[in-house]
Amino acid sequence: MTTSLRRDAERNRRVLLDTARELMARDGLSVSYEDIARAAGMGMGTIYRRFPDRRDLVTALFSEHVDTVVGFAEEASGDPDAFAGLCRFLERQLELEAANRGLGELLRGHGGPSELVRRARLRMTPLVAGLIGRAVAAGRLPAGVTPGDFVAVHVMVGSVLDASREIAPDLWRRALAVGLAGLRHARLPGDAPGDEVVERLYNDGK
Amino acid sequence: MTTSLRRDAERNRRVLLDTARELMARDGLSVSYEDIARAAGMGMGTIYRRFPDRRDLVTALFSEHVDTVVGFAEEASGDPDAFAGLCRFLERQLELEAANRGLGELLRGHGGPSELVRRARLRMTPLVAGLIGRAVAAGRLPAGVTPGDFVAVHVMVGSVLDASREIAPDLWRRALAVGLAGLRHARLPGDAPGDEVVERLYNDGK
DNA sequence: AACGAAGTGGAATCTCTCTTCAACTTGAGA
DNA sequence: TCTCAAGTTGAAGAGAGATTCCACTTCGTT
Repeated sequence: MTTSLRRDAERNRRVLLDTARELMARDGLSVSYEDIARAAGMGMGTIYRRFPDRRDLVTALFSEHVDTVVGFAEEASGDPDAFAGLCRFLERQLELEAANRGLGELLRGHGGPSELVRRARLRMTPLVAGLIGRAVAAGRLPAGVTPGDFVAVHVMVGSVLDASREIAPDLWRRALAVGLAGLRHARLPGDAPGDEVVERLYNDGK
Repeated sequence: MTTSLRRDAERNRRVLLDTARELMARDGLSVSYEDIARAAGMGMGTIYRRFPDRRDLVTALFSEHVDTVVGFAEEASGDPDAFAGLCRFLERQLELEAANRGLGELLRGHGGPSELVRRARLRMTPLVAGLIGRAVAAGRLPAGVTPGDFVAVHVMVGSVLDASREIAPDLWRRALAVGLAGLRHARLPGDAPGDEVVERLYNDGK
């Protein structure tokens, strides 16, 4: 097995992960390695040895959270009221993001594309599409709404969350209410965002 | 008068402004001074001598645009249909932002607070408040909507614009439709964003 | 209790952009 | 034309992270 760190190294790895988790939850994904190392009481060499690529660190830290979000989508799929499921899904996801800045950045693509998240979306998109289909059939959403529009609402609400988290940590709920009500009631102009566009929306335009 | 640059310096200043205007419209406010200087065919010293503070450059470049936006607000105020005026106001503003990335960043506070924009908002906020009041009175908006909620919608739509401008330059119109319909139909939870929060929303959380 | 592989610390280096400045050029008044 | 204040240039300095690297320490095996 590849897993056979020396006992002290394993302990350090854990401390490092715990420290990084905490810092990234509070300050976002791009905390400097130096800050993490200092907070963990180690040298920079240690963190670079263990996670030469930042993405490995992020993946190690957040894969559970991401699975949780996928779980939300699955639960939502089981909701008899599809539109309510959709709302609840976005709400729960944003609650996590509100509590964890790094997770929000990860899910909404700040800090670059992530394979972890890409795969999660691959699992969630069909679920969301199914929910939207059911909601449309039930007359709770206008025809023409696509998963891409949900992504747009997620990004929109996320931008309010990012801008107000320090000073009004619940304001995103207002934005979410606006976004969801808008989806229900808007006459959507133009073409629905295609896959490539959704990819961009979720990667901060990059 | 303070204005008495040597003729060559005056010419250079104009070239510099034109070049910077073009680059900032395309790439945003934070183009490096080096890029501007190179594109203008000058040394970096020249641009630093003329605009030691980037904000002076930005103000010189965008004050007309900002006045235009204030003009939009004034025109909107004159609209007999207050809600339509509000919609049109946001739409026109975003049209400008779509055509000019730097302007969008300026108006939505990426790249730091700007005195120019702060003053413009001081003039626009009462106009928007008046429009909202009339729209509420006309039953086109629910009571409880505040200028801060409009700011939030602006920020929300702007985030979609920023993320999709390169690949789907009209997608923001969809987001705008969602935002405006949402404002009309949402039951807004929590407290309306206060002045300090609006300031944050418009300054990218900083 | 000694050895070597694994692990660690943190100064040095790299990179990137912002900013300064001393030497050089030019415009325009005398 | 001559002079010099004003203007220009771009290399060098400063700052902030990111990343490397090697002398030194520690673990765990024999």
